[in-house]
Amino acid sequence: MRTAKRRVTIEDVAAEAGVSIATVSRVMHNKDGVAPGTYTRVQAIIDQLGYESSLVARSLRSRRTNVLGFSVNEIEPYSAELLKGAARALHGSGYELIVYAGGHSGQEKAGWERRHLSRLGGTLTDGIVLVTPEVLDIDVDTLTPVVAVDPHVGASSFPTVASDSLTGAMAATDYLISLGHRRIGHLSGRPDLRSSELREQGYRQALDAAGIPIDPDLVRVGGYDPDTALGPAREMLALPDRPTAIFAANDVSAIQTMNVARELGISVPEQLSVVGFDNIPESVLAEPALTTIDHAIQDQGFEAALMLMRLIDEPGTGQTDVRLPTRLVIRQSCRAV
Amino acid sequence: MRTAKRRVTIEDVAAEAGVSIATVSRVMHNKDGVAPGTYTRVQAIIDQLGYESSLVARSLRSRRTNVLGFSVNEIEPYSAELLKGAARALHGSGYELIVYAGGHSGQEKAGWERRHLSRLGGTLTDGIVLVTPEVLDIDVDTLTPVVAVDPHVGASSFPTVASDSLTGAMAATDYLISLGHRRIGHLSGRPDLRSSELREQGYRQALDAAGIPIDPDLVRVGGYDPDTALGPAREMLALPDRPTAIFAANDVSAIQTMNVARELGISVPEQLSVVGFDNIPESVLAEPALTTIDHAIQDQGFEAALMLMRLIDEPGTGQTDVRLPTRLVIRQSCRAV
DNA sequence: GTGAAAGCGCTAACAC
DNA sequence: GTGTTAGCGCTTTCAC
Repeated sequence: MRTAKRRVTIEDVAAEAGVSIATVSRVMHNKDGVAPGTYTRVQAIIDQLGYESSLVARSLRSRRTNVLGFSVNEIEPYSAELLKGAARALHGSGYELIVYAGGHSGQEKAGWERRHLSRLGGTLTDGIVLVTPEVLDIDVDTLTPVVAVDPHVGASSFPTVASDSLTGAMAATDYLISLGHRRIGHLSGRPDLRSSELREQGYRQALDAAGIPIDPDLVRVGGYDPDTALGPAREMLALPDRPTAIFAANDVSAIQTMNVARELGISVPEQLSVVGFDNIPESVLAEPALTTIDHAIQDQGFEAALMLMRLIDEPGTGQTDVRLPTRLVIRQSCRAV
Repeated sequence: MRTAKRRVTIEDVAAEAGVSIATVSRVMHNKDGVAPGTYTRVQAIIDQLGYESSLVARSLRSRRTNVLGFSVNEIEPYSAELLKGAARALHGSGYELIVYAGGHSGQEKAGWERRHLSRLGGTLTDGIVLVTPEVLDIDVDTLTPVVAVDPHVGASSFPTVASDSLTGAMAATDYLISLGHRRIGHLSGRPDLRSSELREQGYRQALDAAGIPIDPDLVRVGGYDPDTALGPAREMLALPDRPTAIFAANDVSAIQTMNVARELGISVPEQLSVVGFDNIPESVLAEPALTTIDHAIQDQGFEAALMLMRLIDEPGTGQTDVRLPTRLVIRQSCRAV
């Protein structure tokens, strides 16, 4: 009967059962080579003391932990969605999930991906899903299996999961064209990110294909952020010959566009059609007049977790990049004015 | 120049710099007692090799890790909301966040709280936020600081954070009464959970106070779950003298109620007012006719993280239980019929 | 100022 | 069958 304020260790169990720690370890892992009598006795003590092996100690010693790591810079709506999807994938797989969210801001922010990978890699988790839009110039060989989600920039050395930005953007623009719109604006994302580039490219290709010339006034950098999107959205809607439809590179800039429209007394969708890429349910559902390119964020998390488990089980599996299909979601139809 | 497929360890740095691992450790932690020249040289090697100390090894050796643990049974909308709130609290605090989601189902499910606590407690994290609606008969003394969120059952030995179910339920019922309703039904939660009990109690108290007798036919166990709520919701709405308003113990049963109403051709809110407790944005936003008792789930996560940090810094702080206020959210007004 | 060495709690050889 | 022991990568006395 311990009373000390320490966690109960394998040694406590061993002492109590009158065996060595090795035997306790064997019992814990159902290894054979333990006499039935001993097994029962040790198991009883384990139950009685409520002993659980320390994940930390165990993972330091042995390669396998049966834990999948999720490394995110911060927990925000996007990563939270990914996590829900990943949780679905892990259900019944025998793996547990550890999410590591480093509180990085400012200077420290740069290179958090590498930091996380170093701090977790090789121990604690059997593999890591890395959620980052940034460049990935990390030496892959030295570390655990890694799957990158949403790597907006460049070609990474890891297998990746992302949505098909190009096709999605084309679908969005095609839809607006099909409604009869001709003056279609685009509020783009961050120019340094690949996803933004692809979405703008999809927009341009769709217009080209329809034979609609592109008005440079109608393509502005929104920056993926509510604050940076506000100005460009205002400029576009204040144009003498303002667009009748806008395709925004993500949901927050789409919502910001609608706010500006409201501000200017332009009604959506009657006088302005807005389509946004991305789909954080809580932000998008709040605007029923918004048409969206559903990004299937949860599916990205699901797919990434699945891919990682495969990678752990068969390390041979080569580089795979998955681009998940997008889906156009119309809730209030918005004919051209 | 290493080429092996191992993570770079403190030993690699020491060898490269021609010092002992102790010195490297000192440099890592900005401890003094290191000659400036040595310091610079070692730091250079650290940067060059991209060395980061292993969280696992470190936490095994030393008490403090500057990591807060979040232990959840599964990542679903509710816990995801909590996490977002917690992330907000950790912002700029110097703490990082580790979420541990054990994939528990069936038999294993029982007692996962204890398992998690044992596996993480004392190592890896400096404290744990435990998210569970179940009973907490865990010996608190042996473990790390713990804050329990949403402990629906009984009095726990930990400080807890939850929303004020009683007051919220009264507000919901009062609101319906103020609309002129007299036949107000209640779809309750799981009878074994304290939150459910409190919400029903709030409902009863509000009716009592208004001098409205309680019709036993109008109080049914919904079980907090879409599947279990379906039947009771149908029964209530199929009653010859059906209620004109329903207070549901959580959002999913509220939404299920609306589905049943739709099925029976009863329009909400014109012919039936529905108020639901809880507030998972994505489920609730999808039903603009639903009035809700906003639960402030993110705030619960925020508060729990804050409380835990305080507990870590001043272990003396005694038992504190926080009940967060709720808020009535009306989006489409629903007068009594 | 720096290094050697003792563990943290555990697993996996290897002995007996 | 069971125990002994050598580490996993790190922090931290304690010598020098």
